[in-house]
Amino acid sequence: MIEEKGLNFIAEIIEEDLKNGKYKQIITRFPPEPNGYLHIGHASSINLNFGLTEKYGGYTNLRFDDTNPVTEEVEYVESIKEDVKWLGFHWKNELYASDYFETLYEYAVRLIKKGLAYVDDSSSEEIAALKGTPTEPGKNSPYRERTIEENLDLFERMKKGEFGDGAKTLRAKIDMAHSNMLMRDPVLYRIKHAHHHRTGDKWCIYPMYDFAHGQSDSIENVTHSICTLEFVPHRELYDWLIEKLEIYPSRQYEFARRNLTYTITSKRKLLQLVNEKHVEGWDDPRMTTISGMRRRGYTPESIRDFCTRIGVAKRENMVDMSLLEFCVREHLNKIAPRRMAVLDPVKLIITNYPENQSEEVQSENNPEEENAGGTRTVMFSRELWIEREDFMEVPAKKWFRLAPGALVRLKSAYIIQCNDFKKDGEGNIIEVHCTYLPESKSGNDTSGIRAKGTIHWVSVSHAAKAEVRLYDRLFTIENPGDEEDFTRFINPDSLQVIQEAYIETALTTAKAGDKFQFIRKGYFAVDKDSSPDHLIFNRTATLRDTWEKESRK
RNA sequence: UGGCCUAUAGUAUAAUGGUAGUACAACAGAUUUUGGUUCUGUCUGUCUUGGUUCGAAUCCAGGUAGGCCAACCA
Repeated sequence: MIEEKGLNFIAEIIEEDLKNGKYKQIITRFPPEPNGYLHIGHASSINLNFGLTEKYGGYTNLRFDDTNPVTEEVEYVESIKEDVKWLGFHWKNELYASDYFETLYEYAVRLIKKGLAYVDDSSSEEIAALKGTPTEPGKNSPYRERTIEENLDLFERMKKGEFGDGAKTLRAKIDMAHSNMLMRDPVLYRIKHAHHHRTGDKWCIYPMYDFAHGQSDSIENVTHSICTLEFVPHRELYDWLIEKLEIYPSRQYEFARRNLTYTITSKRKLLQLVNEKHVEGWDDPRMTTISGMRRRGYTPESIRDFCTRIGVAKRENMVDMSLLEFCVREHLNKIAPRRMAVLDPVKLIITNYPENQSEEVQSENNPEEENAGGTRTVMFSRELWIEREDFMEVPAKKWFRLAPGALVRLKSAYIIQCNDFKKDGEGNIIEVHCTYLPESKSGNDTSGIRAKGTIHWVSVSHAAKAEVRLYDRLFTIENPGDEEDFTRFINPDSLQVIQEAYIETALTTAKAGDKFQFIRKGYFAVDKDSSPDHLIFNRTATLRDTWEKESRK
């Protein structure tokens, strides 16, 4: 596991706050907007927010930032809850910004009464035009100097639904020449006659992010409100609103969102992949959504380990996908039972093994566990399926699998020697003929012979069939998120379906979510659509393959 | 070109004024009934120029590079 020392900068701030008595306990929140599924980037934020309160004492709320009814749906709320739970975290309270609409409205009235907010009749175009640019100051709205009474009256009528969408907004009265664009009289409330997933049609005015998020933090007494770097400029407004409203002073801290190579972590772009059917859905195993990774066979432990390893900082970053793969392999190596499956079969005939005979061999379930996790029985017979790539008519350098004359160990069974092979009219190998050494049986080997290579196999007469889906990275370039038309870089080979692979008997009772290592082929998980009649395995990750590297030389 | 944020091996992250470390990746070797796992070793780094200091990755100033900000999105 990872070393304890070397706190990230947020943990340092918290330790300092705790040490000097600023807080007795810390409260954080994970604040997703329910407008999409959670992805690996969110996992990082979840791991941070929940991890901090687990470590330092306190709690974390799950708060849905549901202030824009147009894009938010109950389906997303449900998926988010499921994903957070699956990752293994427990929130103290399930909350919604929409729970605070009444309070938020009162806060707005409070601001108006202080002369710090006004109703603006300008259109969004007019507001944008008067906003100025980063290098030029903005200009005051012609409605900026309305009286408090008039503002109060207008705001109440906005709430009552007297005006159409976009006709008016409530704006904070700060400074149109401020160097921070967000302080140039930001919009606090807008009119949207839209149905909200929780409040229904009760409201037709909705608070903007800046007038909901910090206030919700404050209402919940959140001590450390952790968000990503793009919200740094918002912090000034966050603090301004808390100060003027005279409410509990939550503090915002920002860290850099994590970027991963060969994938995208933008809800908008993920949604596009779903809508344009480049993938099967939000939980397509090629998606780096939490639900996609779950379906792919990732474990929550491996995702949490990954998040902890990549850490927290404020600089731009691009994390190597190989680290994620390392984390999942490391965990699966410890927990996944070993099984044999042949994905691209070629028939192997043991010419000196009696026809119609079969026997049981014992194979270890997991050499990484104490006592090898026990053994299982595998049926052995005269005809076996082996992997096409495990035979070479003309062996390469350093090749130590099957080739004419070569000796090889059949995993958990006998040593065999290749004597012959058959080809079809097109030159494809269709049969490999071998003889076996009867005294070389695993666990009982008196042959004194050592075979350099070991290959996996499945008995033809005992094999079951299964569909196997081989997944590869979804994109062909490291940073598809940088590309305007990122769909052009979708990997055409990101999914390869094997309709009929041969699997050993022990695999036939596998249920959705079960994880295995197919010896020498990789880690596989049973798909949610799998059934006893039609088993489906998803490849989670390949094994490290040093031969593949060697062969490329 | 105004404001803000950031800069340590290929990648990510430590070192909090005192020996630049860890992980992944890469490479080499040992072990292995998975070319897996495990073990050993190797390679590669403080953006730049000054300043403060006995001593600077760390503090200060200038420069350079990258990022963010002009939705009635979050």
